[in-house]
Amino acid sequence: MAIPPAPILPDKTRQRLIEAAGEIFADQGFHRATVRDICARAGANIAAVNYYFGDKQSLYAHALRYAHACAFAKYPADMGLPASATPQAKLEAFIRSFLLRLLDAGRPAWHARLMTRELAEPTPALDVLVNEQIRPNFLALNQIIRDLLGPAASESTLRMTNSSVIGQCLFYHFGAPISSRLMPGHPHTTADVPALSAHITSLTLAGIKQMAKEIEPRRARKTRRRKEV
Amino acid sequence: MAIPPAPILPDKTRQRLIEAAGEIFADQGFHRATVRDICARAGANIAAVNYYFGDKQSLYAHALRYAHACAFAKYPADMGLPASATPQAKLEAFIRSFLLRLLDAGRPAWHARLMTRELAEPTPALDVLVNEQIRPNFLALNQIIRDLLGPAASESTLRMTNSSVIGQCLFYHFGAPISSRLMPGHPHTTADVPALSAHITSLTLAGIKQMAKEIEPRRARKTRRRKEV
DNA sequence: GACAAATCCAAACACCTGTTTTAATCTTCG
DNA sequence: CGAAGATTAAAACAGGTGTTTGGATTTGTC
Repeated sequence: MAIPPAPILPDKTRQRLIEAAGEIFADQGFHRATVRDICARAGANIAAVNYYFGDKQSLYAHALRYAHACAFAKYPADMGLPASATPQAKLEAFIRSFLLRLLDAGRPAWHARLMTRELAEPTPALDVLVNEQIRPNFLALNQIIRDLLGPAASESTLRMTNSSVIGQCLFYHFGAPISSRLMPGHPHTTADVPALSAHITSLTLAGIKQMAKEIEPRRARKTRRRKEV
Repeated sequence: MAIPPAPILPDKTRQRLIEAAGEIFADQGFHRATVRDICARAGANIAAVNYYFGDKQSLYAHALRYAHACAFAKYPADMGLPASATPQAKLEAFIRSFLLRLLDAGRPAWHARLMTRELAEPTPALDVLVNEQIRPNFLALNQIIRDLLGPAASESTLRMTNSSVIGQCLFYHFGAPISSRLMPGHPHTTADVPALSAHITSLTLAGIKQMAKEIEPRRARKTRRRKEV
C-alpha cells in the first residue's frame, strides 16, 4: 500500500517498467502504446511485462495508481494547512494543490495526462482509483464548501458548487489542446498557479457568498451581520 | 460547406459511413475502432471507406466535423437571442446552449464524446475544427464577458473568466465518469440543464461583479451608481 | 563453490489491423 | 438495348500486436 514517495530506484526492473509505462501510456494512450516500446524504454525484455504483471492491462493499472500516488504525495490537498484554518483558506489550498498536480511538468508529469485518457475512456483501473484516492479528496472539498454555504443550502446546490470548482481547475489541463490553438503562446505552467488559483477562489467565493445570501433571507439577523472572517 | 441540418438519407453509403463512424469512433476511440466494424454497422463493404474517403483518418475527420456541425445546428450558441439582449442574458444563453450540446443524448450524441477523445489525444482534425467552429464561438463568449467586466479589466482577467465559464460547463460531460462513480444515481441529462445553467450563470456573474468592483475603485461614480439592467 | 530460485532473453506464435487488388454488379443515359 | 462509369464485393496483402515458450543467465543462500 505504501508507495515510496521518492521512487528513484534505478535498478529494479519492475519499477522501471511502471515508470516507462506511465510515460508512454500518457502520451500514446493505452491501445497505441506497445509493450515493445515500454520495455525498450525501461531497458527490459519484451517478456518482462508478462513476467511481472501478467498482461498489459495490469501494468497500466499499476502505472495509473502509481502516478496518482506520486502526485498527491508531492502536492497534498490541504497543502499543510492546519485544521483550524478558515474555510476560505482551505478552499484556496485545495484549488492550488489541484492546479499544481494538473500543471506540474516534473517527474510524474503523466499523472494528469493519464487521467485525461481515463476520462475519455474509463478502464477498470478507474474504479479503484476513485475509491482509493479521489473520493477522500472529493469529500474534503465537499466539507469545505458546506462550511461556506451554510447548513441551509440544498444538497443539489452543494453538488453544483462542487462541480464548478473542479470544472474550473480541470479545464486548465483538459482544455489545453483547445486553448493552445485558440491563443498560441499562452501555455499554463506551475508559475501561473498562484494567479489562477486566486482567480478561481475569488470567483467561487463571490458566487458562494451570493448563494448563501439568497438562501437565508429570513434567518436571524445576527448570523448575517457578522461578516465572514 | 453547408451541411444538411436533418441528415437522414438512409440510402447513401457515404453518409451512412460517416454516421456509423461517428458512433463507433465515439465509443471505441480512433485506434480501437476498426474499419471492419464501421463498415459492418453501415452495411457497407470493407473497401468502402477507402473508396469514399481514402483512409481511416480522413473518415474520422469527416465524422468529427459532421458531428460538431449537427450539434451547433441543433443548439446555436445565441439560442436565438436578439443582439440587443443584455450581456447577462447572452451569457445565460451561451452556457445553456453549451450544456445542451454536451448533455444531449439525441441523434448525434457522439459529438461530445468525440470531443473528449480529441482533447485526450488531439489529431490533425482538431486544428480545422478549432478554426472553423470553435473559434467563432469562443470570440462570442469573449465579447460577452468583456461587456460584463468593463473595459478596465485586464486581458488576463478576461481569459481566466472565460476559462472559468467553459470549465464549469465542460465538467458536466468530462467529469461524468468520475461523478457517476462518486455519486451513483445522479447522471445529468438535458432535463437538468436549466438548473445547471442557472447555477453556473449566477455564480459566474457574482464573481464578475466583484471583480469589476475591485478593478475600478476610483472610477466616475456615475458608471457605478446605475445598477446593471 | 554449489545448488535453487529468480530473472532475463531471443525467437516464435497466433491473431488482428488498415489497405489494396481484381473482378463482379449496378446505374446512367445516348 | 448496351456501353461507360460508378459502386460494391471477396479475397489477399503486408505489417504490427500482445502473449508464450524454453532455455540462458544472474542472484541469493548455505
